[in-house]
Amino acid sequence: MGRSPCCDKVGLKKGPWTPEEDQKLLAYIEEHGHGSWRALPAKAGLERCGKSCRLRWTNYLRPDIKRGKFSMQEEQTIIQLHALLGNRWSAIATHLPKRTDNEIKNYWNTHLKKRLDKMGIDPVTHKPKNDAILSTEGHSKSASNLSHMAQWESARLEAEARLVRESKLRTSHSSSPSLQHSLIGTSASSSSSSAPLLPSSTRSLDHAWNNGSSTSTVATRVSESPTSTLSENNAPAVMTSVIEFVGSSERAMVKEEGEREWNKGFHESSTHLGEYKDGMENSMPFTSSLHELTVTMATTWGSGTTSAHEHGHVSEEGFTNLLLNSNSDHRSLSPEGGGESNNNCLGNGSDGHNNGNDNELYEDNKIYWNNILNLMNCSSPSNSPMF
DNA sequence: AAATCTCTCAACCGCACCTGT
DNA sequence: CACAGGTGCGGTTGAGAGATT
Repeated sequence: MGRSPCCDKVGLKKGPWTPEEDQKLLAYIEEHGHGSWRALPAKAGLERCGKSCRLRWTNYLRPDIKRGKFSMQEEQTIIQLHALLGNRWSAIATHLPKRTDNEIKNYWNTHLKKRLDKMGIDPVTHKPKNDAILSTEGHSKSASNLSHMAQWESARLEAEARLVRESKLRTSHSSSPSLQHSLIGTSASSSSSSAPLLPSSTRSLDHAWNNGSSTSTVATRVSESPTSTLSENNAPAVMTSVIEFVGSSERAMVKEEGEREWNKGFHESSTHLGEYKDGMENSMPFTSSLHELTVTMATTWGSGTTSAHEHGHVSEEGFTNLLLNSNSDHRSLSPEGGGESNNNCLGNGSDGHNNGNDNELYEDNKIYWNNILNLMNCSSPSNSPMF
């Protein structure tokens, strides 16, 4: 028994919007807010279905949309977040101000995916294609650990994305009285008071973190989600650092000028990462939610809970140490130090099961995650009330 | 100059989730 | 608790623009 269509399709116009239609829609929303999308077309005098109106508004007419070419910074953001989140375009979009999920999705499909592919990086897993077998066999343990991190982080980001969406709505609510009606219609239902906004999934997540159990609601929720791209088997974020790989021109065989620029951008980004790292050490505790996340993760994973990490370093070192440890490998966080440096262990937590490749992998992963951390701290919408 | 191919991106579709009743 | 309506999300499509032959 299928759902009834969102609107009666008979007689409704489809296809490209005309300037007149845009004008009608804009005028109506500016004056009344969108309210119920389903009811909007009739009220606005449009022969469109509500869904079409919503799409036109969110992807094109909204005043806070930035159009045009993506900057290198934005490209990096997309790639790194894609590595972490998979095809969760809306979540990715929350970290790219003024870009729509549709635009990001299109840009990924038409540009970035091809570019990565061309460079020998699997755009799905974000790892070098020829490393596939290696990582599935040789690094299964570490992959499993980091995959778990990816799941948690993914869940957190998903929740944060909701927060961002809703807080954006609330912001524009207060700044744009004309949109009041619509905003009430869309967000008030989930935030009925002035208390910190905690969408259901966020609450679950919060609960999960606090419980310190990997079998929490959120973990279940995330892994069960049919749309989740971060299952144990395919979590892309666990893979070898894209940055390191991209930096290796011998392997990547980058020829095009644009790609060289791109690589340069990555390198610069890594340099900034080093600065960021230093800054962090000098100014701890920093206030980002990511930091809070890592602290929580450290508490969770380092406390000997049942978190299924009896194997590997994470449970011994904690995520915080993995990412932020400022021991002697500090220099390895600089681009030069990178993944190919001195096989110094991540720490004393080494259980002796590692070989040099493991260490390299961890270095790579550390840089990768640090870069994402950096990214999130720069672009994260904010003092998330998450934790 | 015309035909064909390739690329881009706005828009559509269907499914899943959320919320109110 | 179950159901139904509304909304959001991600995958896909197709028209138009630009590039190539």
